[in-house]
Amino acid sequence: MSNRTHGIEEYLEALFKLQRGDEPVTVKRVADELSVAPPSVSEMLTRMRASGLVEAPGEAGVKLTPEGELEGARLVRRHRLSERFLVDYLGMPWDAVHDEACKFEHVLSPEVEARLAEQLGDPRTCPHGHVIPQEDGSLTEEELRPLSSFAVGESGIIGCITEESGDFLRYLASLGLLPDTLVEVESVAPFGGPVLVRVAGSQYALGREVAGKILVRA
Amino acid sequence: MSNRTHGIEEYLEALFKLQRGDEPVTVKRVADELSVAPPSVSEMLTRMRASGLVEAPGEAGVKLTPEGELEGARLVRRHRLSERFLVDYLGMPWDAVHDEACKFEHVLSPEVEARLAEQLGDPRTCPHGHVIPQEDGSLTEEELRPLSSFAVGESGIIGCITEESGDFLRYLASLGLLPDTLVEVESVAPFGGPVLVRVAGSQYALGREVAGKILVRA
DNA sequence: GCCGATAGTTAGGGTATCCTAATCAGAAGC
DNA sequence: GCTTCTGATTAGGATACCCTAACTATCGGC
Repeated sequence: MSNRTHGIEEYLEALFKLQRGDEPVTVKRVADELSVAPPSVSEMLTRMRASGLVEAPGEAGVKLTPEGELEGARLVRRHRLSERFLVDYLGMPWDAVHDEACKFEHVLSPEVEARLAEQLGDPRTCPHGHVIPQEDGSLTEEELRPLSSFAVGESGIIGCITEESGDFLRYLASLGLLPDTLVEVESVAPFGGPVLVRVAGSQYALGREVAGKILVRA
Repeated sequence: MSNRTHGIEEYLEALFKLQRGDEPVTVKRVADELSVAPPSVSEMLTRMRASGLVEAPGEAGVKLTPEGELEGARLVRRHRLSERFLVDYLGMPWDAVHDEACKFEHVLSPEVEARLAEQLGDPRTCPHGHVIPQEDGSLTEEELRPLSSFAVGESGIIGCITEESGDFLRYLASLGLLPDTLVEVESVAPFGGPVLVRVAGSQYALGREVAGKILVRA
């Protein structure tokens, strides 16, 4: 076996991440996630089913087998460890590391992965706040609520940012909206209008879209 | 452009390394180096000529263009930097890092490469003693002679090991035959027989083959 | 000056991945 | 209930590799 081609790894990771969400995993969503055409996904899923990485088509959309699940988790682990490495050891800016890590995750052997984790002090999260799966694939997610769901007067510590675009991350960083930062909602405009937040003494107006991508510890 | 596929990078690196040697670079030698069939090389060279990485076929065998040369040097640089990283930062054994680095070299962006070099203190050589090319592709090789060419009584400091096989490197390490180690030839058996060397107080008999892969500062 | 070895190329396939265009099937609107 | 929209798949094709088999060309030996 060992049919882990580069392409298959991309799919494993995408499927793993999509399965963590609530909505069912459809061919279309996978295609969007990976920026490929739907037929490419259909085709690849057939191959992955043949390799025992994806369950035979059933009710609830696309689903990884336990083996696929583990592989996906390990890929996500390697991705996030790589991000930590890029930020902590190489001093790269947090908005640049996602794309680099996308390449790193495919070249880390288990040996290197283990040593890297150790050398970094077994970090719990990536620089964007996402929890890093364990070596056995287990992943204990935090209870988080989008900032956009907060009522006036509520506050919390930022847990993670669910968007990897560099522009977006630079914007957040410029406002000091980083993981582990206390943020308080001061007012919420009606009709999907902006949310006024206070962070580190300053006040900023965030679009509802933006606030939705900031997950806060409840 | 930017047609640097994974495959092309392998060829660039192989061509760069072969060109450093004395013998002309032939299709056959490239094929052997990369463990592919000759027609695959012919085909790839055609592609690389079209991309301006390899000179049009002339007299002296296969030859990289200046652009190809630079790319090749950078790949070698990234490979050797990766090896240093794996040994110095992750503490991997020197006999295991070549294969890992073969994967790393393809995923280091110029940004990451620069930071890595800086963080490692701009190392001059890889763990096997090979000089690391500069960012501009320049590479000043040392004057080295194979240990097999030494006469009785001659001695020198080991410069580099020209073989990456893990078994071989473990064997050398077990004898203490590492780069920057003083080695002295105590006797040379005739008819291609073994070479008796003294290193760190101990005496060992090395086959002529083995001695030929240990390059020593003259 | 021919003969076989060696190197290189051409021809013909194969696989993994991508695409677009067309078809099919189920859900949603009126 | 029929139309329409959306999502999934099939069909057909492209690209970047890889391979083996067969042909060509060149070069050393005698």
